[in-house]
Amino acid sequence: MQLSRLVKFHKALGDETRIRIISLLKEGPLHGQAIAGKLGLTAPTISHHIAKLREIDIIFQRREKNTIYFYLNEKKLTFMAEAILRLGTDEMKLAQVEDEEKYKVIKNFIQADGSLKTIPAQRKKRLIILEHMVKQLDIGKKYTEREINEHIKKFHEDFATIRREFVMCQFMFRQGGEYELNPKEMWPIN
Amino acid sequence: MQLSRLVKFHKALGDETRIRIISLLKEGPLHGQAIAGKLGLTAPTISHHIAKLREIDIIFQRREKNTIYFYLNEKKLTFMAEAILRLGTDEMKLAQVEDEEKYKVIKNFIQADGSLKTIPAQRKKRLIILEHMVKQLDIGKKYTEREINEHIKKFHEDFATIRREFVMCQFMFRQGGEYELNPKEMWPIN
DNA sequence: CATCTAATTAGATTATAATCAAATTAGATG
DNA sequence: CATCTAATTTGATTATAATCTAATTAGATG
Repeated sequence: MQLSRLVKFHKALGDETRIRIISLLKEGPLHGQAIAGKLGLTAPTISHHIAKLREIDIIFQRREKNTIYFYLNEKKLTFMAEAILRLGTDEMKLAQVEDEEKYKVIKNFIQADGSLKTIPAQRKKRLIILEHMVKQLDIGKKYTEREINEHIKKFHEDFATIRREFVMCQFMFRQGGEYELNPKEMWPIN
Repeated sequence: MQLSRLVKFHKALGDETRIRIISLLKEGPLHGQAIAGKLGLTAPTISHHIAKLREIDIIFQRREKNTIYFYLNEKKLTFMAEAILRLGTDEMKLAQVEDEEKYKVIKNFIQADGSLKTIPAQRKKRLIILEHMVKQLDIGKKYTEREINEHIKKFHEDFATIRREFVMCQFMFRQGGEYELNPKEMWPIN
C-alpha cells in the first residue's frame, strides 16, 4: 500500500529525534557528525533519520570537501505542515493535491467556481490540469461520449479538444464509443 | 519516556486511518460505528484511533442517547499543525517549551537577557528552571566543573548551589571530576 | 592510486503500534 | 432491575521502525 504523502510527512515528524534535528537545522545547516554529537547518537542513526526527512523533501544538502551540510527546506515544511488544514475544505477540491507544484498550477488556472480560466499552453501544466479534471471521474466506470462532454463542460466550453487530450495523453481510453479511465500507472504524470 | 506534545501530535497524524477519520470529521460529527462502516474497520479499531486523537486533544464528543458523536476540534488542530513552524522562533527560546505551565514559570523567572531573576523557592518551579538551564547542554558530552560553572553563570551568580542542584535532582551526574547529562528518563520532570 | 574522512548501507535487536475477536463497561429505556 | 446498544478494554498477533555495530561506499587529497 502506497502511503499518502501527508501520512508519510506526519509519520516522519512523529519521532523525537527527528523533531530535534529539525529544531537544530532551523538555526542553520549542520553536518551529520555535528548532529550526532549534539544529540548523543551515532552517525548511522542520523543518516537514517536524515533519509526520512529527505524523503518528505524538507531537507536538502550541499557538499563541502568531505563534509555534507544538511539544510532545512522551510518553505516545504510550511506547506506540508498546513496541508492537514486544507484536507477536504472545498477550496476547489484542492484537498487531494499534496504536491506543491500541482497546487500552484491548479491555483492559477482553476477559478473559484471550479472552472478553467484557460487551457495551459505548456505541456507540463496542461497535464496537471487534465489530471485534475480526470480525477473526479470514477475508476472502472464506463462513460458515454456525451457524459464525458458534460463533465468537461463544467470546466471549459471546448470539450472536444479536452476530450481528445484525455485520450491522447493516456488518461482515458475509448472502446466502442465508450470512455473509461486508464489505470493510474499509465497516466503521464506522477 | 515521556514524549513531547509535538512529537505525539505528529505521531498521531502519521497513520492513514487517523488521517481518514480527521478527513471524515471535517465534514461533520459522526459516531463510532458510522466511522467503522465508512472505513471498513471494526469498532474496537476505531475506538483505539479515536483515543489517540483525543489524547492530542483534537477530538471532543457529545452523547446523544446511546450514541456518542465525535467532533473535530479544528482550532486545536490548526494550532498544533503550525507548532512545528514556531519551533525555535519564539522570544527567549521559549520555543522548546511546549507545556503551558512551564512556559509561565520561565516567563516569570527568566529575564529578557536570558538570565535568572531569582532561584525559585518552590521545588516544582525550581525544577522547571533547572531543566530550562540544563536543556542547553549537549547530551553525551562530558563537561569539566569549570565549564558547568561558566554555563550556569550565564543565568545566575550562585553557580555552586545550582551545580549541586543539577546533580542532586538527577539532571546530571558526576564522574571523576567531570559532569554529564543524565538520560531524560531520569529527570524529575515531564 | 593510496589513503583519509564522512556518510551510508546491512544486519541484528528491541520497542512500538495497528488490528481483530472476545469480553466488559456505560448509559438509556422499557 | 433487566435488557438493549454502542463504546471500550483485554489479549494476541503481526508489522513497523529506532538504534546500534560492523562493513561498505563516495569524494577529496597527497
